[in-house]
Amino acid sequence: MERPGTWQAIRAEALRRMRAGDWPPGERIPDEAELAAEFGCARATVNRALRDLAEAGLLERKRKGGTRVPLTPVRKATFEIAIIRRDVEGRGQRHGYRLIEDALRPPPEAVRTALGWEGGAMRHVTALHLADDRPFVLEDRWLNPALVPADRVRFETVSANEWLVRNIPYSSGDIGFLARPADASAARWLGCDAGAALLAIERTTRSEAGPITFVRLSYAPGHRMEAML
Amino acid sequence: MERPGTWQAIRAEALRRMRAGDWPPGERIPDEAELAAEFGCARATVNRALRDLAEAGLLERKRKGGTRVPLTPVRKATFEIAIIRRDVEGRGQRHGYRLIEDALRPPPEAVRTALGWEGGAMRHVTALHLADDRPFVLEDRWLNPALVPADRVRFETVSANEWLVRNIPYSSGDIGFLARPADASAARWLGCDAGAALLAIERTTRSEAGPITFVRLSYAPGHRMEAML
DNA sequence: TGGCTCATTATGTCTATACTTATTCTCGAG
DNA sequence: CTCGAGAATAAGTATAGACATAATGAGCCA
Repeated sequence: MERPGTWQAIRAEALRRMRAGDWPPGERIPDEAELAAEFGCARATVNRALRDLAEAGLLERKRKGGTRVPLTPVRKATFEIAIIRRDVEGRGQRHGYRLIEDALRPPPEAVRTALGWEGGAMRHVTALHLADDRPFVLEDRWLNPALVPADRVRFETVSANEWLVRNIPYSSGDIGFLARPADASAARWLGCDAGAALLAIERTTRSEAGPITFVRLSYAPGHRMEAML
Repeated sequence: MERPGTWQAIRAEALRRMRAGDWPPGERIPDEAELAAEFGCARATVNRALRDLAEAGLLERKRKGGTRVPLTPVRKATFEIAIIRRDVEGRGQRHGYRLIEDALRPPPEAVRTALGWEGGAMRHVTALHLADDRPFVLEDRWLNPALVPADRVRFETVSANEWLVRNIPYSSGDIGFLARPADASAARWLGCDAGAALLAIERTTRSEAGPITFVRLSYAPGHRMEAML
């Protein structure tokens, strides 16, 4: 347990009151000044605790309106998105990598719209990541050839996944999860039947210099992503 | 843009320096006192900005060790987990609900282990959620009959999803994402072919009084969950 | 009634200061 | 040369006070 008077202790007590029904859903709770007086601490400490709960979706706070327990809380689940090699190694397995294709191709319409790509051909890189020699995830990536030219950046030994994180870090983008049936190519590389249900992550990455990449990571059947609540 | 001297402005400037390469991956950045002097603000303000970046996985901070830019940042993607009705309504569609089954059954082994269930039969509730009269998600739930007795709590009109959020809020649990092929039942209710790839969320919920529920939400084919980076 | 302004209010944020704590570094003993 | 005690360091946190800001609501005027 935390020592009393710390913001963690106040957060825990607030949570307890919500669970116990002292602060029922929909109700407004005492304001920061009152709670600070009750707990015998500074208002900033109460603010820290309640702000933390609000960020997790467990409280709703509005200036002047006060703080209330939401009727239907919108909880937040967070995934840790590491590079694939670290993901595999974090499971205590050996990471393997195999480049399948690296060629210039006209991107499909879905990729064009997702990235807002106006130009012609993009660099299409396909690769397989292995965990203890078994297929783990299929990486299907479209790269802006102006930002990642094929004659200067090679992906034979280092995956595009890893290269991008190291060299074009901290860019913005979207991320989405979906399920898709394995097509012939995915089935072949992942060693499953065509049509098998695959968990996939699609991500677009942009910088100020323009679109960087669209990638779809298709995990081998049975893969499960754990999130923290 | 933020006015200078605010913690958001400092966070933005720190991000800019990382992107620009002023603070390259692996490097240690100036400590809080130095940055506070540079930006002409209090150390607490710098702390707020850097703590925020660290929470997002964009910085690594250690006492005495200082703050450094991670070599391979572990970014965090967060999903908003709302109750299904709100999810549907948030898309501007009409939410529909239909109870399929509500019966006492011995739970399958996977459910027993996920919940740590020692007893016999559990309450098995299956229901379909609709968006504009089209199948949206199939809810397959196992409930602790001691905590949610069938003779007192009915799910004909209010989904278990919603009832639980309102009545047993703020409990702890795990959440995981996976892809699974539609079985005969799922195919029938979701109106898709058997074997179709479904995005599913599995969640276990526990309270101090014991396990509450295990639920698997299987989304209709094509569903995509967007996360925020 | 409708809409405008202005005071009120609770949260949001910043400051200066102090103390705490985890971690690293150093230096001396064995 | 290794190990362990203790010093040094940078982040973590708490505090009192102040001001900023976004809602709300009251009162006024048309």
